[in-house]
Amino acid sequence: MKDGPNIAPIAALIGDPARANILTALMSGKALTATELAGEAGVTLPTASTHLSKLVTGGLLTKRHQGRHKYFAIATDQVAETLEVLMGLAAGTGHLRTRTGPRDQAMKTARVCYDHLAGDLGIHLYDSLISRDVLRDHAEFPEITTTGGDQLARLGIDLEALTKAKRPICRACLDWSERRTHLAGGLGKAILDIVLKSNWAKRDPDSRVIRFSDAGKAAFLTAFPIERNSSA
Amino acid sequence: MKDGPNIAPIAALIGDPARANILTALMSGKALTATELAGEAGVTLPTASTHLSKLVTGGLLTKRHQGRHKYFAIATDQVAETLEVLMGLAAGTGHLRTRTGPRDQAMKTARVCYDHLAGDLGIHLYDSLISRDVLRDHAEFPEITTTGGDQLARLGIDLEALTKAKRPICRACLDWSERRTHLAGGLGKAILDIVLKSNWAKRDPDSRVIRFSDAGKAAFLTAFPIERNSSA
DNA sequence: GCGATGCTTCGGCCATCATCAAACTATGAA
DNA sequence: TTCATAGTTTGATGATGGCCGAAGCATCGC
Repeated sequence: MKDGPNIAPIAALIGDPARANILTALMSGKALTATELAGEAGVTLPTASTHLSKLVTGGLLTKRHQGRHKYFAIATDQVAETLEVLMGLAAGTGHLRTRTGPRDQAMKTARVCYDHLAGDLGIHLYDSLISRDVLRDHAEFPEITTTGGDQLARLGIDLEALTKAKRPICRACLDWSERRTHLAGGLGKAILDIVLKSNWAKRDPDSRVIRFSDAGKAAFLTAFPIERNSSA
Repeated sequence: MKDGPNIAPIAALIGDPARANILTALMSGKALTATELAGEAGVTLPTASTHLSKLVTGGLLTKRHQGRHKYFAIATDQVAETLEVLMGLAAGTGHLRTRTGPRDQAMKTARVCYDHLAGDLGIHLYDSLISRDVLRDHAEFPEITTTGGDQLARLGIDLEALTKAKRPICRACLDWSERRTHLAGGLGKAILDIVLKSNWAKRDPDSRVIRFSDAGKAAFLTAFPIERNSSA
């Protein structure tokens, strides 16, 4: 009768407003302390602490000790992916937190999705890599072509190091704002790192928004053009 | 501060055990009555009724009147997709409902994911269509090639009718058992219909399992071979 | 009309769980 | 050591919400 995974405990874990706020805040990809997360969630420290321990034992978060601070972060890519899909569904059924405003517009243009680039520019990046045959679409996990590997190396990406890591290098991730694919996984993070290191854009400290300067956006579009001459 | 969609209400809706059971039962793709769902959820009819009305107002289910029966079904592909991803996460964090047994083995081999084929054979189908260039991977929404359209027509699939429907024809859907892609959307449903109509397989009435006969499985593999001569 | 079936609503009971204040532990700094 | 900051645990409170029985509608068949 009962078959397949049991989704209720996980969903219930995410379903509490305070915990949902904590998880949403951690979708910024940054690890945050219990005190910071209490502020994000709008509850006192003790309350946040119990929530955090539940999220950790539930496998959604990891805890890292650093002196007297304890940093919490999203546990796995799979958790981040699930949250993103839930955001898509929430957006689709009209459960938006705020009315559209300038912040939302910036979110739509460029934001972090856990640790990689999402939004319009994230989609552009993905389309560029596909159109230039750097990546080849292969179901949920795109593959890097041999010529693509060279191009990525020229950008300063150490593919060998990425290969060694246990997380997938490439993963397709679906935008809640656009319902289109952008690039997640180790490569997605590596490229976002380049964007930030090149000062093309800065992370908004209070949100998941990524703010490109005009010059930075131009440089980004030049580095990742879309080539239309490749055969469909 | 608060940005992006609000996932808490949706997750809370899914997070109740009775409601999760209802949703999981409806992942069979079949529309079920309130009484049937009460049995699936293990609660009395009044309790199920309140749950169902919450799920409908929450946008997760649709209600269809048919005489004095009321049939409930998953509202959209997006809802089905979200549930599937949640199942993947639940499986990954060890929240399995049952220990692996014969039923689970059958589920792994072939099952319905909402209204299309999932499991090992679902993945095989997808790989076959890609390898034979019937479909071309295009992010989350694969495209049917022109030659592929002819081949599908030869199987008796009315692509024009599918095109008219509002739902996407092709959608990539991720398996919780395999973490690989299979085919969802209108085409996925159409092919499953053919499999059932050809008596290659039957649906288990009590679960999401699809049971292939030996001959049926052979016919299925013949109809959807994997060609290895196409260049990677 | 009548009864029967399928579902919804109402009322009240009960358990769970989120919440916070206060006490406690642990780490770091002076 | 002593104080301060970060976090956890405890205990009590309160509210939300699931649950069921009983009553109320609605639809079908006769």
